[in-house]
Parts: sequence; structure tokens; C-alpha cells
Amino acid sequence: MMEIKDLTKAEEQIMQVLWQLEKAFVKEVIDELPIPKPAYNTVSTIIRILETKGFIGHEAFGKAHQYYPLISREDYKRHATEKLLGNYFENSVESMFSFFVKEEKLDLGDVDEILKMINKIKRNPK
Amino acid sequence: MMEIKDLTKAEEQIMQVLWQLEKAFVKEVIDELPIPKPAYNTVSTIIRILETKGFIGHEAFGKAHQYYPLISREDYKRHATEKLLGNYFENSVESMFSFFVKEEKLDLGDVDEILKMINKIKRNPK
DNA sequence: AAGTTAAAACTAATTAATTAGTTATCCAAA
DNA sequence: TTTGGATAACTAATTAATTAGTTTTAACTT
Repeated sequence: MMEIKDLTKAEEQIMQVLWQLEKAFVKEVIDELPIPKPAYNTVSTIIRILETKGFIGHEAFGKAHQYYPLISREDYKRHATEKLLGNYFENSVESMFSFFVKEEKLDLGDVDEILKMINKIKRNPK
Repeated sequence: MMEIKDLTKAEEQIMQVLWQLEKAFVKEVIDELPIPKPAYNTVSTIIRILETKGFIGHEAFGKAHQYYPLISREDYKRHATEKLLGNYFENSVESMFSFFVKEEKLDLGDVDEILKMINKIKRNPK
């Protein structure tokens, strides 16, 4: 499997937009960014950097470039999750769950939902 | 609650050591770092930056400084986890679980363990 | 075809992060 | 009391990240 580099904060924000839109011109990316919106050139530069780093590609329409992700949100999500799991939960999903329970983010009802979900997935594995 | 800033990669590595040792001199931090070990000054500088950023404090023993975390590993873990949850799982713990199940990191037996754990915690909270 | 506009590329500037070199201080040993 | 060794502080250098200004190109309008 290929090595996934970390995204910087600014890069990640733009990737989130591209993942959401699937493909977009710079203008369209900016439309999705929250106020205070960065300058056009700022976004354009970061997008070009993302392209040199191999995170995105583009298709030319005349002069205009439409950009699209080369790495899926799922893959990056997996990368980010594994990193957290490794750094703070000794690579143990159970340890992470235990944390959520202690943080009161999970109760018995939630676990019941999860059980149902697992059964559903097992019946219809993707 | 006070705002928690992100740690950079190098800062985080040193914080992990300090969290583990609870308190340490620069030398002791270096002892815990993997090869290739950074130069003494590199570590010393990052430690001083961590101190100006408020992540650590120190106690002086003559000329020597013994450093210790001002933020707990638990608090930073919470911060990092919430960030991941927000950025990739719509702030839903269930969504994260669903992801683990799909990734085959969790099965019915694991969920059973978690249920037991929750019950244990509910009987003896905190 | 010349002028206008919009976009990306290129380039520059700024700021933050990382690494390392030099200096100053303090303690201990002779 | 001077010298040597260790340490932290200070400072410098390098590299990466972020933001923004300027130039170039190409399509469109007249």
C-alpha cells in the first residue's frame, strides 16, 4: 500500500471541499469555504501544491482547470484514524471505545445500535 | 474550558515522552527518542517552544531544568479525538464504529467485550 | 483584429517549524 | 581559585507552510 503523507491544516480544508464536490474549479472551492474567505491566489497556490504532492489531479477545459482528488476521503480517513489509534490508544479499538464510554459519549443504548448495525453489515457485507 | 492548540509533529513526539516520564530533563527525553536521535539543541529548543506555548512547565534544580506537562495526555487525547470525529465522522461515535466494523477491526465478540466494559463502568463509575 | 476579462501560473513575501551553532553560567575537581 | 564539563539560553540557519502580488494566456466582445 502506498504511503500517505499528512495534510497540513490549509490543505486539509481544501481537500474536504474537493471530496465533497468530487471535482471543482478554484472558484467553486472558494464558494464552499467559510468567511473570512482566503484570497483567490491563496487557494490557487494551495491547490497547486496539493497537485505537486500527488493528492489531486486536474482536467483542463480550455484555460480553466477542474481539480479532483486522487486520494479518497475514505483512504485519508483510515490514515488519520490509524494514526490517532496508534498515538493515543495503543492501536486498540477497544481502548478507544473504553475512552468514549468514560467520556459519556456512549451508553448501553448506543452499543445496542452498534450491535444491530454489525448484524446488518454481516448479513449484507459490502 | 480552555482552548487547546494543535501540537506539531515534533512537539507531539516530545510531549509523548514527557507524558510517559511525567517529568524529565532534556537528556532523559533524548534517551527515549528513537534513532536517529535529534541533536541536544534541537530537543532543547522544541522544549522551550512548548514552554512558551504553555504546554509544559519546569522546576529548576540549580542550573538544570526538569520539565513536566501542563496539559494531560487525556486532555490532548480528547482534543485529538474530537477533531477526528468532527472532521471525518460528523461528530458521530456510531459513525466511527460503523467504520471500524467495515474495516473489520471490530466483530460481534468485540462488541460483547465493550458491553461488559460498559456495565462494569456503570456499576463503578469514574 | 484590438481591447477586455477571467483564470492559472509564476513569483515574491511572510510566517511558522525545525534544526543546529555559539555563548554564558554553574558546579565540581584539582 | 582556576579549569573542565555539562547544561540551558540565546542566536542563527534552514526548510516548510501560508498568503498574496504580478504576469501570462486564452477566450470573448466589439
